[in-house]
Amino acid sequence: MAKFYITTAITYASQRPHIGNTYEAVFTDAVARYHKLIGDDVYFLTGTDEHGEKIERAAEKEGVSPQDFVNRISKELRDVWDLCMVEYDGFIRTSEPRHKEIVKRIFKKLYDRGDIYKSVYDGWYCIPDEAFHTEAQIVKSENGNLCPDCGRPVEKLSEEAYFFRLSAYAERLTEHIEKNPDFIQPDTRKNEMVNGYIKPGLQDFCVSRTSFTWGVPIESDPGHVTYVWVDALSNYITALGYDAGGNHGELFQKYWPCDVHVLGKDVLRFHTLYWPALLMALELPLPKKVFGHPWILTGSDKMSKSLGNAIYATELVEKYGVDCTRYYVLREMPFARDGSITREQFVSRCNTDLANDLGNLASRSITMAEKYFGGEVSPAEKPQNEVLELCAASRTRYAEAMDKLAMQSAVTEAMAPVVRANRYIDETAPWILAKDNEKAEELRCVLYTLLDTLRAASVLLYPVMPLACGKLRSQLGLSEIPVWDEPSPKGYTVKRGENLFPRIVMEEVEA
RNA sequence: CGCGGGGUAGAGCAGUCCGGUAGCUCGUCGGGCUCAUAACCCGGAGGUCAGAGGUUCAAAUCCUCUCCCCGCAACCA
Repeated sequence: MAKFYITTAITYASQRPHIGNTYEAVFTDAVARYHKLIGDDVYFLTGTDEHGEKIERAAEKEGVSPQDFVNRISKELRDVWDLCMVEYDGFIRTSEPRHKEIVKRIFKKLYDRGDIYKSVYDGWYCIPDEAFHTEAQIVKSENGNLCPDCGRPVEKLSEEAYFFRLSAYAERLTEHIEKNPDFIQPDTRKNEMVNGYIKPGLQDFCVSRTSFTWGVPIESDPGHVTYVWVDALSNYITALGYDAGGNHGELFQKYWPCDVHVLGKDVLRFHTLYWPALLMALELPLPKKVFGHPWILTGSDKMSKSLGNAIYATELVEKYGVDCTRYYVLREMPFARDGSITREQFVSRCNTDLANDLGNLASRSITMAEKYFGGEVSPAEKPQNEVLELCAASRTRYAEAMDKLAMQSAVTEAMAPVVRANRYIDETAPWILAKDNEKAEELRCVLYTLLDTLRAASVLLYPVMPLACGKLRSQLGLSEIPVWDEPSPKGYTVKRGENLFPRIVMEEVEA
């Protein structure tokens, strides 16, 4: 039994999570569930990033304290995770004392070692917004330099700040990335990191701010608070009980280094350059893999609140159920390229794969088992045929895909025997066999094949759709929670229940 | 010459590394079946593989150039 530590990025607690944020959590959950299924000792961490200027200002706008504000958002997020059956083992909030205390110590340790130093941060400041912007962010126009948020003029300002000596780690980072081809996934992203950032020369990054106060204070220098990087990234170790002094908690000793960090492609840079460098400075082993997943687009547009095209998981789950929602994002999102969601695509995918293929296969197989054998299907000998061979082959390919985090391929593999089994019914025509008493054993073998295919699918699809697969397994007379090496039973005692995946009729749902 | 991804049937994609009759899903048209959630199964139609040139017996695939779309461009949560 191997240990397996997997994380999502912590979600910034400034607004309610949309389907894009939820995708990351569901994806990670499915991988974690797969590893639990194969018997690994899994720890799945997720959480909320709760500091920073944006939150400070959002709270002020609402007239509440930043703490009250993030309490609400963080709770809202956990409700969404629960709704989507995201079964995490740990949840970290960066405003928790256990986290803030260790962040202070990490900062001090890095400062004492000389990895953090004090300097001056030059930036463009928007007075009405009270916000700093970088040279690259500001909008240049005939009227001078303008704020990218509000379009008003910005002024050049300098503030004292602390920096992390990232430049000192360039060589070690390059070496690590080259020696560990799986460290950054997908590969195309790796090239981006190396060619786009390391080769041109890494610059030290700013780890403190004085322009806001909602953050972890730097004790040796009042007025300074820790800026995002050291604070947020270190969640992956503070949540396990890392202690800068070396007296680490049990979880840390057991689970670090992380096996996979799952995060959006936009923050990949921080997790493949900043985070490893911070860990090197702390003399800790690096995570084994960092996976930058693609974005979910609404049709062909970027999903955003301001465009008004954001789709929320809560709405999808309420209308179509948790299984359809999880299935859609896991089946439809490619490995490396951005995927998309529209209501039409969603309904079509769920109806075709879940209602027509899987749900209908269960329905017709179980109904026939009841009709022809009163629900008891125990052949004298376990049949061997092409369909059951495909089940075994798919299982192997599914596992290979899962190991590579190729979720779309894994789900497709899991569904392959289901598609084959529907054809098998036509080939064997059980309703004809049923008319001939001498063919009873043959019929029993056909039905056993169908039921065993459903069982095999219920195992592979369990990480994707835990609720529906549990129900399917009940109908098959099996325990709701499967194990990976589950043997095919001698026979099945089935009982038909409600349709697992009712067809979605657009008009009804919209009405 | 900033970096990267992409342009293949009405739609969405695979195939490109390791050249050899262009494939999948949805849609569409026709047929079959009746166990099933008007589901399932079989077959047909539909593509000058962005364009031009080159290498080759043979190019979606290799080389060169051109056009178009989309991300990212440094302290953005």
